[in-house]
Amino acid sequence: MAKPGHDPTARAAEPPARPSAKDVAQLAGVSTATVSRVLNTPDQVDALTQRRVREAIDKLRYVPDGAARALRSRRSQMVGAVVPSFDYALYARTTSALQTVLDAAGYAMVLAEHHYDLAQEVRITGQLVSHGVDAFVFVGLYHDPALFSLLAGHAKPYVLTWGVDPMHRHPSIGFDNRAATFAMTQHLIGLGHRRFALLSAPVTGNDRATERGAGMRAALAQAGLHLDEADVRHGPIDLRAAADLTHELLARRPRPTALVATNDVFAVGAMIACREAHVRIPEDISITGVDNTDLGATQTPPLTSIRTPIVDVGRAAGEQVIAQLEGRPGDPFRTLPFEIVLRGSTGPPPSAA
Amino acid sequence: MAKPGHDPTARAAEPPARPSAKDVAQLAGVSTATVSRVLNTPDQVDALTQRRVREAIDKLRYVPDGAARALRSRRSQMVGAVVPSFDYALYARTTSALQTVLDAAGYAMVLAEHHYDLAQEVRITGQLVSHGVDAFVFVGLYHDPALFSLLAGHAKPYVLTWGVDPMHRHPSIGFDNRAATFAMTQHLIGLGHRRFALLSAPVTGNDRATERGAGMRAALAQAGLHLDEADVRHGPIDLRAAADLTHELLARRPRPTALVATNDVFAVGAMIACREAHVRIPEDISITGVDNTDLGATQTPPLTSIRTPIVDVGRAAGEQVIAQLEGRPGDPFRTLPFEIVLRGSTGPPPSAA
DNA sequence: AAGCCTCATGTATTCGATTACATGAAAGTT
DNA sequence: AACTTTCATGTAATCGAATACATGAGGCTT
Repeated sequence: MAKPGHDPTARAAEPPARPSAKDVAQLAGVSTATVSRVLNTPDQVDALTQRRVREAIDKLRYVPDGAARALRSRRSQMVGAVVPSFDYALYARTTSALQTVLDAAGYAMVLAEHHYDLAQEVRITGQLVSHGVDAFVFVGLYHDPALFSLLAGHAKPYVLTWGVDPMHRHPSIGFDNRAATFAMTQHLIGLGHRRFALLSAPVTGNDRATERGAGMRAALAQAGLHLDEADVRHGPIDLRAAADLTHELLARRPRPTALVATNDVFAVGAMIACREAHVRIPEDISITGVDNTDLGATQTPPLTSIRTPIVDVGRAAGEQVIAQLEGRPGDPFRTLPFEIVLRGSTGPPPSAA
Repeated sequence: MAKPGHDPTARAAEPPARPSAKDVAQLAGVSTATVSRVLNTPDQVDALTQRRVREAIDKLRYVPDGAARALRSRRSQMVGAVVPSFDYALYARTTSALQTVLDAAGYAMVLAEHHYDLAQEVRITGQLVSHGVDAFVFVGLYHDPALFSLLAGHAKPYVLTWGVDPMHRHPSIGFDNRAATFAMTQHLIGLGHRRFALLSAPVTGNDRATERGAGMRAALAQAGLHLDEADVRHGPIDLRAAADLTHELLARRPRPTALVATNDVFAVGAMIACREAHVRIPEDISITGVDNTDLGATQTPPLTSIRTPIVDVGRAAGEQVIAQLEGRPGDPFRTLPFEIVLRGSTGPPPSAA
């Protein structure tokens, strides 16, 4: 009868040993099934029994074993957030909002970065799947097809964020990246600018950058203007890299009078280059960003940018993914509003040479 | 013989159904035990058998079930990172480095914020424990005693970061927060400053803020100077809040000529206030930060700050926690170096009135 | 050549909670 | 009063992989 590890004479020496549902059941004088029901479907249990069980739970400081629960019930109460990078503070803020929503609903958030590598994204997602993650939140609309087949193969719900799938094939919550730079470029055209430059992240696999570039080009086209590819630079999201690329753009003749950056980091990198080259902002050149970060807002002059609804995106994504997990409908396609924030980095172009 | 769900006639209609070790075993003509051994202790398996099994794994695209593995082996291969907040970009960078190390070693990172609330920290950690997380990384040295008893009760390894426990009671990897502001303050004293002000995060439960404040006071005391409590302000890590508090400090008479902020966000908030109040930096007042963020480095004038080894801290913490999990020794107490970065926001005080 | 060890592998139990099914008591129906 | 629901609870199978133990083949010792 004395199984190894359950030898009663050794009991005193045993470490506190995490209590199991069996211990709780014993103390409360019920079966483990009832303990489980108290935790998961309380209305199926008599109020009095319920109290006895809860007291036993408190007394033993019982916490159900997540692995056992996950194994049997086929759900782990974990949601994976897969983002390109934390280095860009904005993803961190979306993620933060997401985590708050998930936590409140009893889900844990598992986080991973893929460093803008869509193959890596698939690999990491696979890892999370094998860890039992129930559902996913991704950034952006562009992904490796293998990602979607992986998700479908394991029947994992997911939401894409920071953009809305125009075809409505994938649940997605975000804003219109193209419209944002479109509006910004229109504003610059309205100020009188005709010579534009574009500073952007690499567009391959990055729909945000792609759409933001496209929005600018569309606004220019509408005004009968053309963007020369020689006035476009792509680079990593990094201040120094952006500054170096900007020096190349500043060397163009005639010099662009408006520089549209696809996010605030590029825009501030451009401002650094202008300071280095003694090009005045906004007298000589106007600079605009996207995402309205503190980084941009505190520059001298402060950066004109676009307030993107990143916190709301995170919150809505969390709600959506929970709705899917719990079988509620929810609204899988939401386009949230953005807003241009005009500040000192933009103005009319230098009066014609 | 035909168990429900295994009815052979229904097989064709079944969804792809995630393959289990049993399927792999069958295909490779071995037992599930051998499949498990191929994955976990390959040297116990004949090379030829191993190849057969690996081929079956690839063919079926078998991925072991994390929950089952966790249940049986008592380890989930998940590490929890519990940070105060993502809004302060620096924690995100440490976390990013941590995640990279963990990922490379096959661990997943589960992330949670506690918003500077140590009771919340305990609660969240408990949630992660119940999700089966194997080990933890925390930020800071100050924690609720309940946190440590929780960790001890479940025998979970952990590392504290962003500071080193002077008593060596808890594994910790970081740098000397007190020495950082000590050195910075000495520098300001050397420039001739005598009237100081301090802008800090609330110190309760925050050892980084506490130590950074203490370092400044120690340097002043050594120089025979005293910091009046009326020249100290505490507030949330937020640019606007810091600016508002700075206005109060700027109204003091005689006005402080040096403002030490316990991090770059406070320092930049102070710069904003100075701009609003037309107080010149550094002619009228010198301002210093800590953590050397892009935010500070790109201000006009650029912020003097301290480059803290946050990325190395994340990496080292990851290595340490993995070492503990895998029973290797590692070095549980590491103090990494910081470095003062002098920039334009500091200078001699205005010549005596 | 008998005996022993090592290596590769299979058999069967186990981890802890969930849940389909069974049971019995109480309440409602006609 | 016999019959059917409903409700509260217990019994026992189950999820998928890890692993203690058992087994048998081949090699080595003397």
